[in-house]
Amino acid sequence: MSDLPSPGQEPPRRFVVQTARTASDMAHCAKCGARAQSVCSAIEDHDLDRLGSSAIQMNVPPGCSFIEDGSDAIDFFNVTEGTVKLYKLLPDGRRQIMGFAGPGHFLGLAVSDQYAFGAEAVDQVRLCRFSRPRLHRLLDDFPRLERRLLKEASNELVAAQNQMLLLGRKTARERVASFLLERWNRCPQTDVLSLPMTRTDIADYLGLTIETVSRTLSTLRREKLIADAGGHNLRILDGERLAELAEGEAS
Amino acid sequence: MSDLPSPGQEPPRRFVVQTARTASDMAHCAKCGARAQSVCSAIEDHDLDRLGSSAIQMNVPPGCSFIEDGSDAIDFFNVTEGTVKLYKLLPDGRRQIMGFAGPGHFLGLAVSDQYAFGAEAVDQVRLCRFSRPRLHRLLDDFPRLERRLLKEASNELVAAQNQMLLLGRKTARERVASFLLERWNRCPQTDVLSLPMTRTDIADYLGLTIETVSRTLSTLRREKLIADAGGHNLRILDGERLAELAEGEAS
DNA sequence: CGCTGTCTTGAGAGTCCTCAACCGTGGTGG
DNA sequence: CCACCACGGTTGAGGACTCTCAAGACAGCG
Repeated sequence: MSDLPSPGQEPPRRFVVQTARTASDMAHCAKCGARAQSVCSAIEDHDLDRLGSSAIQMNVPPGCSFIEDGSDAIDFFNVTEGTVKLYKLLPDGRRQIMGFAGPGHFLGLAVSDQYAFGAEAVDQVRLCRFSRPRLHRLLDDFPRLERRLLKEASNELVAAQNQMLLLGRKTARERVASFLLERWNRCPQTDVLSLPMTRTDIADYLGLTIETVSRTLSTLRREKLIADAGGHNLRILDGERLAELAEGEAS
Repeated sequence: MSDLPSPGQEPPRRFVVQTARTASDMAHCAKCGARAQSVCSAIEDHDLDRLGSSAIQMNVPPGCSFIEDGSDAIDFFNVTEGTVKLYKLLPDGRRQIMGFAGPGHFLGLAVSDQYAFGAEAVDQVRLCRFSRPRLHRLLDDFPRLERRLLKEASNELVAAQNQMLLLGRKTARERVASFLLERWNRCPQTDVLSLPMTRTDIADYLGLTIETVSRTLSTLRREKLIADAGGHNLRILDGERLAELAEGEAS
Protein backbone atom coordinates (compact mmCIF):
# COMPACT_ATOMS: atom_id res chain seq x y z
CA MET A 1 0.00 0.00 0.00
CA SER A 2 1.57 3.27 1.00
CA ASP A 3 2.36 5.75 3.70
CA LEU A 4 1.79 5.19 7.38
CA PRO A 5 1.70 8.50 9.18
CA SER A 6 2.30 6.78 12.47
CA PRO A 7 2.27 3.15 13.62
CA GLY A 8 -0.83 1.79 15.22
CA GLN A 9 0.68 1.59 18.66
CA GLU A 10 1.24 5.33 18.86
CA PRO A 11 -0.55 6.74 21.89
CA PRO A 12 -3.88 8.09 20.64
CA ARG A 13 -3.70 11.88 20.75
CA ARG A 14 -6.21 14.53 19.84
CA PHE A 15 -5.41 17.38 17.49
CA VAL A 16 -2.46 15.76 15.85
CA VAL A 17 -2.69 16.40 12.14
CA GLN A 18 -1.47 13.51 10.07
CA THR A 19 0.69 14.16 7.05
CA ALA A 20 1.36 11.70 4.29
CA ARG A 21 3.72 11.16 1.43
CA THR A 22 2.49 10.67 -2.09
CA ALA A 23 0.94 7.38 -3.00
CA SER A 24 2.80 5.48 -5.64
CA ASP A 25 0.15 2.84 -6.13
CA MET A 26 -2.06 4.06 -8.97
CA ALA A 27 -4.22 0.98 -9.04
CA HIS A 28 -5.57 1.23 -5.50
CA CYS A 29 -8.90 2.62 -6.67
CA ALA A 30 -9.63 -0.54 -8.65
CA LYS A 31 -9.22 -2.63 -5.50
CA CYS A 32 -10.92 -0.18 -3.16
CA GLY A 33 -13.62 -1.91 -1.16
CA ALA A 34 -15.44 1.34 -0.48
CA ARG A 35 -15.64 2.47 -4.09
CA ALA A 36 -19.10 1.11 -4.79
CA GLN A 37 -20.60 3.06 -1.89
CA SER A 38 -18.59 6.23 -2.37
CA VAL A 39 -18.69 9.17 -4.74
CA CYS A 40 -15.93 7.46 -6.68
CA SER A 41 -18.53 5.14 -8.17
CA ALA A 42 -19.33 8.02 -10.52
CA ILE A 43 -15.97 7.49 -12.22
CA GLU A 44 -15.81 4.88 -14.97
CA ASP A 45 -13.27 2.06 -14.76
CA HIS A 46 -11.09 3.42 -17.55
CA ASP A 47 -10.73 6.74 -15.71
CA LEU A 48 -9.65 5.18 -12.44
CA ASP A 49 -5.99 6.01 -13.03
CA ARG A 50 -6.92 9.64 -13.21
CA LEU A 51 -8.84 9.36 -9.96
CA GLY A 52 -6.13 7.36 -8.25
CA SER A 53 -3.39 9.80 -9.12
CA SER A 54 -5.43 12.65 -7.68
CA ALA A 55 -5.79 11.03 -4.29
CA ILE A 56 -3.31 10.33 -1.56
CA GLN A 57 -3.95 7.44 0.79
CA MET A 58 -3.57 7.91 4.52
CA ASN A 59 -3.73 5.75 7.60
CA VAL A 60 -4.95 7.36 10.79
CA PRO A 61 -4.68 5.60 14.17
CA PRO A 62 -7.56 5.59 16.68
CA GLY A 63 -8.08 8.79 18.62
CA CYS A 64 -6.07 10.82 16.15
CA SER A 65 -7.57 14.02 14.82
CA PHE A 66 -6.94 14.92 11.18
CA ILE A 67 -9.31 17.88 10.71
CA GLU A 68 -9.31 20.68 13.23
CA ASP A 69 -12.38 22.88 13.55
CA GLY A 70 -11.73 26.31 12.09
CA SER A 71 -8.49 25.46 10.30
CA ASP A 72 -8.07 26.19 6.59
CA ALA A 73 -9.91 23.73 4.41
CA ILE A 74 -7.18 22.58 2.06
CA ASP A 75 -8.16 18.96 1.68
CA PHE A 76 -11.16 16.74 1.19
CA PHE A 77 -11.31 13.19 2.38
CA ASN A 78 -12.97 9.95 1.48
CA VAL A 79 -13.18 7.25 4.14
CA THR A 80 -12.28 3.80 2.83
CA GLU A 81 -11.90 1.86 6.08
CA GLY A 82 -12.81 2.40 9.72
CA THR A 83 -15.01 5.00 11.37
CA VAL A 84 -14.50 8.73 11.75
CA LYS A 85 -16.34 11.06 14.10
CA LEU A 86 -17.17 14.62 13.05
CA TYR A 87 -17.70 17.08 15.84
CA LYS A 88 -18.09 20.68 16.86
CA LEU A 89 -16.96 22.24 20.12
CA LEU A 90 -18.14 25.10 22.29
CA PRO A 91 -15.44 27.27 23.88
CA ASP A 92 -15.95 25.66 27.28
CA GLY A 93 -15.38 22.17 25.90
CA ARG A 94 -18.91 20.94 25.37
CA ARG A 95 -18.88 18.76 22.30
CA GLN A 96 -21.50 17.72 19.77
CA ILE A 97 -20.70 14.88 17.39
CA MET A 98 -22.40 15.55 14.04
CA GLY A 99 -22.06 12.01 12.79
CA PHE A 100 -19.94 8.90 12.38
CA ALA A 101 -18.56 8.51 8.87
CA GLY A 102 -17.82 4.99 7.68
CA PRO A 103 -16.39 3.57 4.44
CA GLY A 104 -17.64 5.48 1.42
CA HIS A 105 -18.36 8.71 3.25
CA PHE A 106 -17.08 11.94 1.79
CA LEU A 107 -15.80 14.56 4.23
CA GLY A 108 -15.70 18.22 3.39
CA LEU A 109 -19.12 18.96 1.97
CA ALA A 110 -20.00 21.28 4.82
CA VAL A 111 -17.08 23.55 4.12
CA SER A 112 -16.36 27.04 2.93
CA ASP A 113 -12.74 28.12 3.34
CA GLN A 114 -12.38 26.88 6.86
CA TYR A 115 -13.56 23.55 8.09
CA ALA A 116 -16.80 23.94 10.02
CA PHE A 117 -16.05 20.87 12.14
CA GLY A 118 -13.30 18.67 13.50
CA ALA A 119 -12.69 15.04 12.54
CA GLU A 120 -11.07 12.27 14.53
CA ALA A 121 -10.52 8.57 13.93
CA VAL A 122 -12.61 6.27 16.11
CA ASP A 123 -10.72 3.10 15.22
CA GLN A 124 -7.99 2.39 12.67
CA VAL A 125 -8.97 4.53 9.69
CA ARG A 126 -7.93 4.61 6.07
CA LEU A 127 -8.57 7.72 3.99
CA CYS A 128 -8.18 9.07 0.49
CA ARG A 129 -7.12 12.67 0.53
CA PHE A 130 -7.83 15.12 -2.30
CA SER A 131 -6.44 18.62 -2.40
CA ARG A 132 -8.93 21.36 -3.13
CA PRO A 133 -7.60 22.24 -6.63
CA ARG A 134 -7.30 18.60 -7.59
CA LEU A 135 -10.86 17.91 -6.58
CA HIS A 136 -12.09 20.90 -8.54
CA ARG A 137 -10.22 19.69 -11.59
CA LEU A 138 -11.86 16.30 -11.18
CA LEU A 139 -15.24 17.96 -10.90
CA ASP A 140 -14.61 19.93 -14.10
CA ASP A 141 -13.62 16.80 -15.98
CA PHE A 142 -16.28 14.47 -14.60
CA PRO A 143 -19.71 16.09 -14.38
CA ARG A 144 -21.12 12.82 -13.08
CA LEU A 145 -18.91 13.21 -10.05
CA GLU A 146 -20.45 16.56 -9.30
CA ARG A 147 -23.95 15.13 -9.53
CA ARG A 148 -22.92 12.28 -7.26
CA LEU A 149 -21.56 14.78 -4.78
CA LEU A 150 -24.86 16.65 -4.80
CA LYS A 151 -26.65 13.41 -4.08
CA GLU A 152 -24.23 12.75 -1.24
CA ALA A 153 -24.92 16.20 0.15
CA SER A 154 -28.66 15.58 -0.03
CA ASN A 155 -28.27 12.35 1.92
CA GLU A 156 -26.16 14.11 4.52
CA LEU A 157 -28.85 16.73 4.80
CA VAL A 158 -31.55 14.14 5.36
CA ALA A 159 -29.43 12.53 8.06
CA ALA A 160 -28.79 15.91 9.66
CA GLN A 161 -32.50 16.68 9.73
CA ASN A 162 -33.30 13.36 11.35
CA GLN A 163 -30.65 14.14 13.92
CA MET A 164 -32.18 17.56 14.59
CA LEU A 165 -35.50 15.88 15.27
CA LEU A 166 -33.74 13.49 17.61
CA LEU A 167 -31.82 16.18 19.48
CA GLY A 168 -34.67 18.61 19.69
CA ARG A 169 -37.64 16.41 20.48
CA LYS A 170 -36.78 12.85 21.50
CA THR A 171 -36.30 11.51 25.01
CA ALA A 172 -33.09 9.78 26.11
CA ARG A 173 -34.74 6.39 25.60
CA GLU A 174 -35.89 7.29 22.10
CA ARG A 175 -32.49 8.70 21.21
CA VAL A 176 -30.62 5.56 22.23
CA ALA A 177 -33.12 3.35 20.41
CA SER A 178 -32.77 5.49 17.27
CA PHE A 179 -29.00 5.28 17.50
CA LEU A 180 -29.01 1.51 17.85
CA LEU A 181 -31.25 1.15 14.81
CA GLU A 182 -29.06 3.49 12.80
CA ARG A 183 -26.04 1.38 13.65
CA TRP A 184 -27.97 -1.79 12.96
CA ASN A 185 -28.84 -0.61 9.46
CA ARG A 186 -25.13 -0.45 8.72
CA CYS A 187 -24.66 -4.13 9.56
CA PRO A 188 -26.59 -5.94 6.85
CA GLN A 189 -28.20 -9.32 7.35
CA THR A 190 -27.31 -9.86 11.00
CA ASP A 191 -28.93 -9.06 14.33
CA VAL A 192 -25.58 -7.87 15.63
CA LEU A 193 -24.36 -4.29 15.48
CA SER A 194 -20.96 -2.84 16.23
CA LEU A 195 -20.28 0.17 18.42
CA PRO A 196 -16.63 1.02 17.80
CA MET A 197 -17.01 4.35 19.58
CA THR A 198 -16.91 4.96 23.34
CA ARG A 199 -19.85 5.85 25.58
CA THR A 200 -18.56 9.40 25.60
CA ASP A 201 -18.80 9.53 21.81
CA ILE A 202 -22.31 8.11 21.85
CA ALA A 203 -23.33 10.64 24.49
CA ASP A 204 -21.88 13.53 22.52
CA TYR A 205 -23.67 12.26 19.43
CA LEU A 206 -27.04 11.96 21.15
CA GLY A 207 -26.82 15.14 23.21
CA LEU A 208 -26.77 13.20 26.49
CA THR A 209 -24.25 12.35 29.21
CA ILE A 210 -22.36 9.08 29.35
CA GLU A 211 -24.24 8.14 32.52
CA THR A 212 -27.61 8.53 30.83
CA VAL A 213 -26.44 6.49 27.84
CA SER A 214 -25.13 3.76 30.10
CA ARG A 215 -28.27 3.69 32.22
CA THR A 216 -30.52 3.59 29.18
CA LEU A 217 -28.58 0.74 27.60
CA SER A 218 -28.77 -1.15 30.90
CA THR A 219 -32.54 -0.66 30.98
CA LEU A 220 -32.92 -1.92 27.40
CA ARG A 221 -30.78 -4.91 28.33
CA ARG A 222 -32.91 -5.59 31.39
CA GLU A 223 -36.03 -5.41 29.21
CA LYS A 224 -34.53 -7.99 26.80
CA LEU A 225 -34.64 -5.63 23.81
CA ILE A 226 -30.89 -5.97 23.35
CA ALA A 227 -28.10 -8.18 24.67
CA ASP A 228 -24.35 -8.04 24.86
CA ALA A 229 -22.55 -9.77 22.00
CA GLY A 230 -18.96 -9.53 23.12
CA GLY A 231 -16.50 -6.74 22.58
CA HIS A 232 -18.09 -3.57 21.29
CA ASN A 233 -20.97 -5.49 19.79
CA LEU A 234 -24.65 -5.68 20.66
CA ARG A 235 -27.35 -8.11 19.62
CA ILE A 236 -30.80 -6.86 18.73
CA LEU A 237 -33.42 -9.06 20.37
CA ASP A 238 -36.58 -7.12 19.49
CA GLY A 239 -36.04 -4.82 16.54
CA GLU A 240 -39.71 -4.02 16.09
CA ARG A 241 -40.23 -2.75 19.59
CA LEU A 242 -36.98 -0.86 19.32
CA ALA A 243 -38.24 0.81 16.15
CA GLU A 244 -41.48 1.79 17.85
CA LEU A 245 -39.48 3.19 20.71
CA ALA A 246 -37.28 5.20 18.36
CA GLU A 247 -40.31 6.90 16.84
CA GLY A 248 -41.91 7.62 20.17
CA GLU A 249 -44.76 5.16 19.60
CA ALA A 250 -44.01 3.10 22.67
CA SER A 251 -42.93 3.67 26.24
CA MET B 1 -47.94 38.54 -11.69
CA SER B 2 -49.97 35.40 -11.75
CA ASP B 3 -52.09 32.93 -9.88
CA LEU B 4 -53.41 33.31 -6.37
CA PRO B 5 -54.15 29.89 -4.90
CA SER B 6 -56.33 31.44 -2.26
CA PRO B 7 -57.04 34.97 -1.06
CA GLY B 8 -55.14 36.27 1.92
CA GLN B 9 -58.16 36.31 4.19
CA GLU B 10 -58.69 32.58 3.89
CA PRO B 11 -58.50 30.96 7.32
CA PRO B 12 -54.93 29.65 7.70
CA ARG B 13 -55.03 25.88 7.60
CA ARG B 14 -52.35 23.29 7.91
CA PHE B 15 -51.82 20.52 5.39
CA VAL B 16 -53.60 22.23 2.54
CA VAL B 17 -51.57 21.76 -0.59
CA GLN B 18 -51.65 24.74 -2.86
CA THR B 19 -52.00 24.28 -6.57
CA ALA B 20 -51.26 26.88 -9.18
CA ARG B 21 -51.90 27.59 -12.82
CA THR B 22 -49.08 28.21 -15.24
CA ALA B 23 -47.34 31.54 -15.14
CA SER B 24 -47.63 33.51 -18.32
CA ASP B 25 -45.12 36.14 -17.37
CA MET B 26 -41.80 34.98 -18.80
CA ALA B 27 -39.90 38.03 -17.65
CA HIS B 28 -40.51 37.62 -13.96
CA CYS B 29 -37.01 36.25 -13.35
CA ALA B 30 -35.42 39.48 -14.57
CA LYS B 31 -37.35 41.43 -11.98
CA CYS B 32 -37.01 38.89 -9.20
CA GLY B 33 -35.67 40.51 -6.06
CA ALA B 34 -34.42 37.21 -4.70
CA ARG B 35 -32.43 36.22 -7.77
CA ALA B 36 -29.09 37.56 -6.61
CA GLN B 37 -29.22 35.48 -3.44
CA SER B 38 -30.69 32.36 -4.99
CA VAL B 39 -29.40 29.51 -7.11
CA CYS B 40 -30.86 31.35 -10.10
CA SER B 41 -27.87 33.70 -10.01
CA ALA B 42 -26.01 30.89 -11.76
CA ILE B 43 -28.08 31.51 -14.87
CA GLU B 44 -26.89 34.24 -17.25
CA ASP B 45 -29.23 37.08 -18.21
CA HIS B 46 -29.72 35.85 -21.76
CA ASP B 47 -30.91 32.47 -20.49
CA LEU B 48 -33.48 33.92 -18.11
CA ASP B 49 -36.36 33.16 -20.48
CA ARG B 50 -35.43 29.52 -20.34
CA LEU B 51 -35.37 29.66 -16.55
CA GLY B 52 -38.60 31.63 -16.31
CA SER B 53 -40.52 29.26 -18.53
CA SER B 54 -39.44 26.33 -16.38
CA ALA B 55 -40.81 27.82 -13.20
CA ILE B 56 -44.33 28.43 -12.01
CA GLN B 57 -44.96 31.20 -9.56
CA MET B 58 -47.14 30.60 -6.54
CA ASN B 59 -48.53 32.63 -3.68
CA VAL B 60 -49.08 30.91 -0.38
CA PRO B 61 -51.00 32.53 2.50
CA PRO B 62 -49.74 32.39 6.08
CA GLY B 63 -50.24 29.10 7.90
CA CYS B 64 -50.73 27.20 4.68
CA SER B 65 -48.74 24.04 4.14
CA PHE B 66 -47.46 23.30 0.62
CA ILE B 67 -45.17 20.34 1.27
CA GLU B 68 -46.40 17.45 3.32
CA ASP B 69 -43.90 15.17 5.04
CA GLY B 70 -43.70 11.82 3.28
CA SER B 71 -45.64 12.80 0.17
CA ASP B 72 -44.17 12.22 -3.29
CA ALA B 73 -41.49 14.73 -4.16
CA ILE B 74 -42.68 16.02 -7.50
CA ASP B 75 -41.66 19.64 -7.18
CA PHE B 76 -38.81 21.81 -6.04
CA PHE B 77 -39.30 25.31 -4.77
CA ASN B 78 -37.45 28.56 -4.60
CA VAL B 79 -38.60 31.14 -2.06
CA THR B 80 -38.77 34.65 -3.51
CA GLU B 81 -40.72 36.46 -0.79
CA GLY B 82 -41.73 35.77 2.79
CA THR B 83 -40.63 33.08 5.21
CA VAL B 84 -41.22 29.35 5.13
CA LYS B 85 -40.79 26.89 7.98
CA LEU B 86 -39.50 23.37 7.32
CA TYR B 87 -40.42 20.78 9.90
CA LYS B 88 -40.55 17.13 10.82
CA LEU B 89 -43.13 15.46 13.03
CA LEU B 90 -43.14 12.49 15.36
CA PRO B 91 -46.25 10.27 15.32
CA ASP B 92 -47.51 11.75 18.61
CA GLY B 93 -47.35 15.29 17.27
CA ARG B 94 -44.02 16.50 18.61
CA ARG B 95 -42.56 18.83 16.02
CA GLN B 96 -39.06 19.94 15.16
CA ILE B 97 -38.60 22.88 12.83
CA MET B 98 -35.47 22.33 10.75
CA GLY B 99 -35.18 25.92 9.63
CA PHE B 100 -36.83 29.08 8.37
CA ALA B 101 -36.28 29.63 4.66
CA GLY B 102 -36.36 33.22 3.41
CA PRO B 103 -36.00 34.77 -0.05
CA GLY B 104 -33.39 32.96 -2.12
CA HIS B 105 -33.66 29.65 -0.32
CA PHE B 106 -34.04 26.51 -2.37
CA LEU B 107 -36.35 23.80 -1.03
CA GLY B 108 -36.08 20.17 -1.97
CA LEU B 109 -32.39 19.43 -1.64
CA ALA B 110 -32.93 16.87 1.07
CA VAL B 111 -35.07 14.72 -1.12
CA SER B 112 -35.14 11.27 -2.52
CA ASP B 113 -38.52 10.28 -3.90
CA GLN B 114 -40.56 11.42 -0.97
CA TYR B 115 -40.14 14.70 0.84
CA ALA B 116 -38.32 14.16 4.12
CA PHE B 117 -40.03 17.16 5.71
CA GLY B 118 -43.09 19.36 5.62
CA ALA B 119 -43.15 23.04 4.63
CA GLU B 120 -45.56 25.75 5.68
CA ALA B 121 -45.78 29.48 5.05
CA VAL B 122 -45.05 31.66 8.09
CA ASP B 123 -46.28 34.89 6.49
CA GLN B 124 -47.39 35.73 2.96
CA VAL B 125 -45.05 33.71 0.78
CA ARG B 126 -44.14 33.78 -2.89
CA LEU B 127 -42.54 30.75 -4.49
CA CYS B 128 -41.13 29.55 -7.79
CA ARG B 129 -42.03 25.95 -8.44
CA PHE B 130 -39.99 23.60 -10.63
CA SER B 131 -41.12 20.14 -11.56
CA ARG B 132 -38.56 17.40 -11.07
CA PRO B 133 -37.99 16.67 -14.79
CA ARG B 134 -37.80 20.37 -15.63
CA LEU B 135 -35.19 20.96 -12.97
CA HIS B 136 -33.14 18.03 -14.19
CA ARG B 137 -33.26 19.39 -17.72
CA LEU B 138 -32.09 22.75 -16.40
CA LEU B 139 -29.26 21.02 -14.54
CA ASP B 140 -28.22 19.21 -17.72
CA ASP B 141 -28.16 22.42 -19.70
CA PHE B 142 -26.56 24.66 -17.09
CA PRO B 143 -23.68 22.98 -15.26
CA ARG B 144 -23.12 26.18 -13.30
CA LEU B 145 -26.55 25.70 -11.80
CA GLU B 146 -25.54 22.32 -10.51
CA ARG B 147 -22.40 23.68 -8.92
CA ARG B 148 -24.44 26.46 -7.34
CA LEU B 149 -26.83 23.89 -5.96
CA LEU B 150 -23.93 21.99 -4.44
CA LYS B 151 -22.77 25.18 -2.77
CA GLU B 152 -26.31 25.75 -1.50
CA ALA B 153 -26.34 22.23 -0.08
CA SER B 154 -23.01 22.87 1.66
CA ASN B 155 -24.39 25.99 3.29
CA GLU B 156 -27.48 24.12 4.41
CA LEU B 157 -25.26 21.44 5.87
CA VAL B 158 -23.21 23.98 7.80
CA ALA B 159 -26.39 25.52 9.16
CA ALA B 160 -27.72 22.09 10.08
CA GLN B 161 -24.54 21.26 11.97
CA ASN B 162 -24.68 24.50 13.91
CA GLN B 163 -28.25 23.66 14.79
CA MET B 164 -27.22 20.20 15.98
CA LEU B 165 -24.68 21.80 18.28
CA LEU B 166 -27.40 24.12 19.55
CA LEU B 167 -29.96 21.37 20.10
CA GLY B 168 -27.56 18.88 21.59
CA ARG B 169 -25.40 21.01 23.82
CA LYS B 170 -26.69 24.53 24.44
CA THR B 171 -28.86 25.73 27.32
CA ALA B 172 -32.21 27.45 26.76
CA ARG B 173 -30.57 30.85 27.28
CA GLU B 174 -27.84 30.09 24.77
CA ARG B 175 -30.34 28.76 22.25
CA VAL B 176 -32.49 31.85 22.35
CA ALA B 177 -29.44 34.13 22.10
CA SER B 178 -28.17 32.12 19.12
CA PHE B 179 -31.55 32.37 17.47
CA LEU B 180 -31.77 36.13 17.93
CA LEU B 181 -28.31 36.59 16.43
CA GLU B 182 -29.18 34.36 13.50
CA ARG B 183 -32.27 36.47 12.83
CA TRP B 184 -30.27 39.64 13.33
CA ASN B 185 -27.77 38.60 10.67
CA ARG B 186 -30.61 38.53 8.18
CA CYS B 187 -31.46 42.17 8.83
CA PRO B 188 -28.47 44.08 7.55
CA GLN B 189 -27.37 47.42 8.93
CA THR B 190 -29.96 47.81 11.67
CA ASP B 191 -30.19 46.83 15.31
CA VAL B 192 -33.74 45.62 14.72
CA LEU B 193 -34.68 42.08 13.82
CA SER B 194 -37.98 40.63 12.72
CA LEU B 195 -39.63 37.53 14.14
CA PRO B 196 -42.49 36.77 11.76
CA MET B 197 -43.00 33.36 13.37
CA THR B 198 -44.95 32.59 16.54
CA ARG B 199 -43.48 31.57 19.90
CA THR B 200 -44.61 28.04 19.12
CA ASP B 201 -42.51 28.07 15.96
CA ILE B 202 -39.49 29.43 17.78
CA ALA B 203 -39.88 26.80 20.48
CA ASP B 204 -40.14 24.00 17.92
CA TYR B 205 -37.06 25.37 16.18
CA LEU B 206 -34.98 25.55 19.36
CA GLY B 207 -36.15 22.30 20.90
CA LEU B 208 -37.86 24.10 23.80
CA THR B 209 -41.41 24.86 24.97
CA ILE B 210 -43.15 28.15 24.30
CA GLU B 211 -43.10 28.93 28.02
CA THR B 212 -39.34 28.58 28.19
CA VAL B 213 -38.90 30.76 25.10
CA SER B 214 -41.20 33.39 26.54
CA ARG B 215 -39.51 33.33 29.93
CA THR B 216 -36.05 33.55 28.41
CA LEU B 217 -36.98 36.48 26.19
CA SER B 218 -38.46 38.23 29.23
CA THR B 219 -35.24 37.69 31.15
CA LEU B 220 -33.14 39.09 28.30
CA ARG B 221 -35.52 42.05 28.16
CA ARG B 222 -35.19 42.58 31.90
CA GLU B 223 -31.40 42.47 31.54
CA LYS B 224 -31.52 45.15 28.82
CA LEU B 225 -29.93 42.93 26.20
CA ILE B 226 -32.94 43.33 23.95
CA ALA B 227 -36.04 45.52 23.81
CA ASP B 228 -39.39 45.43 22.10
CA ALA B 229 -39.54 47.29 18.79
CA GLY B 230 -43.23 47.07 17.98
CA GLY B 231 -45.07 44.33 16.15
CA HIS B 232 -43.03 41.19 15.70
CA ASN B 233 -39.77 43.15 15.93
CA LEU B 234 -37.02 43.23 18.52
CA ARG B 235 -34.19 45.68 19.08
CA ILE B 236 -30.73 44.41 19.96
CA LEU B 237 -29.30 46.51 22.78
CA ASP B 238 -26.12 44.57 23.49
CA GLY B 239 -25.08 42.42 20.57
CA GLU B 240 -21.68 41.59 21.98
CA ARG B 241 -22.95 40.17 25.20
CA LEU B 242 -25.62 38.31 23.27
CA ALA B 243 -22.92 36.79 21.08
CA GLU B 244 -20.93 35.71 24.11
CA LEU B 245 -24.08 34.20 25.54
CA ALA B 246 -24.79 32.33 22.32
CA GLU B 247 -21.38 30.65 22.43
CA GLY B 248 -21.62 29.77 26.09
CA GLU B 249 -18.91 32.21 27.11
CA ALA B 250 -21.12 34.16 29.50
CA SER B 251 -23.80 33.43 32.04
C1' DC C 1 -0.31 -7.19 40.73
C1' DG C 2 -1.43 -2.61 40.66
C1' DC C 3 -2.34 0.95 37.37
C1' DT C 4 -5.30 3.36 34.09
C1' DG C 5 -9.20 4.10 31.43
C1' DT C 6 -13.91 2.83 30.41
C1' DC C 7 -18.17 1.58 31.99
C1' DT C 8 -21.81 1.02 35.51
C1' DT C 9 -24.70 2.30 39.28
C1' DG C 10 -26.48 5.35 42.96
C1' DA C 11 -28.07 9.73 45.30
C1' DG C 12 -29.12 14.40 45.01
C1' DA C 13 -29.63 18.67 42.37
C1' DG C 14 -31.03 21.63 38.59
C1' DT C 15 -32.92 22.95 34.26
C1' DC C 16 -36.62 22.71 31.71
C1' DC C 17 -41.39 20.86 31.16
C1' DT C 18 -46.25 20.49 32.51
C1' DC C 19 -50.29 22.39 34.06
C1' DA C 20 -52.78 26.40 34.86
C1' DA C 21 -54.22 31.07 35.28
C1' DC C 22 -54.10 35.57 33.40
C1' DC C 23 -53.44 39.39 29.96
C1' DG C 24 -53.97 41.82 25.57
C1' DT C 25 -55.53 42.04 20.89
C1' DG C 26 -58.51 41.35 17.00
C1' DG C 27 -62.59 39.67 14.98
C1' DT C 28 -67.65 38.62 15.50
C1' DG C 29 -72.21 39.34 16.39
C1' DG C 30 -75.95 40.68 19.37
C1' DC D 1 -71.09 49.86 21.18
C1' DC D 2 -69.67 46.38 23.79
C1' DA D 3 -69.87 41.62 25.31
C1' DC D 4 -67.88 37.51 23.78
C1' DC D 5 -64.63 34.40 22.01
C1' DA D 6 -60.31 32.81 19.95
C1' DC D 7 -55.57 33.13 19.82
C1' DG D 8 -50.97 34.23 21.05
C1' DG D 9 -48.21 35.56 24.69
C1' DT D 10 -46.75 35.98 29.67
C1' DT D 11 -46.11 34.43 34.31
C1' DG D 12 -46.30 31.22 38.34
C1' DA D 13 -46.05 26.68 40.96
C1' DG D 14 -44.89 22.08 41.03
C1' DG D 15 -42.90 18.01 38.97
C1' DA D 16 -39.99 15.14 35.99
C1' DC D 17 -36.24 13.95 33.27
C1' DT D 18 -31.68 14.35 32.82
C1' DC D 19 -27.34 16.11 34.73
C1' DT D 20 -23.78 16.34 38.34
C1' DC D 21 -21.06 14.33 41.63
C1' DA D 22 -19.25 10.22 43.51
C1' DA D 23 -18.08 5.52 44.25
C1' DG D 24 -17.43 1.01 42.63
C1' DA D 25 -16.80 -2.78 38.90
C1' DC D 26 -14.32 -4.48 35.12
C1' DA D 27 -10.79 -5.17 31.54
C1' DG D 28 -6.35 -4.26 29.45
C1' DC D 29 -1.54 -3.69 30.15
C1' DG D 30 2.99 -2.62 31.84
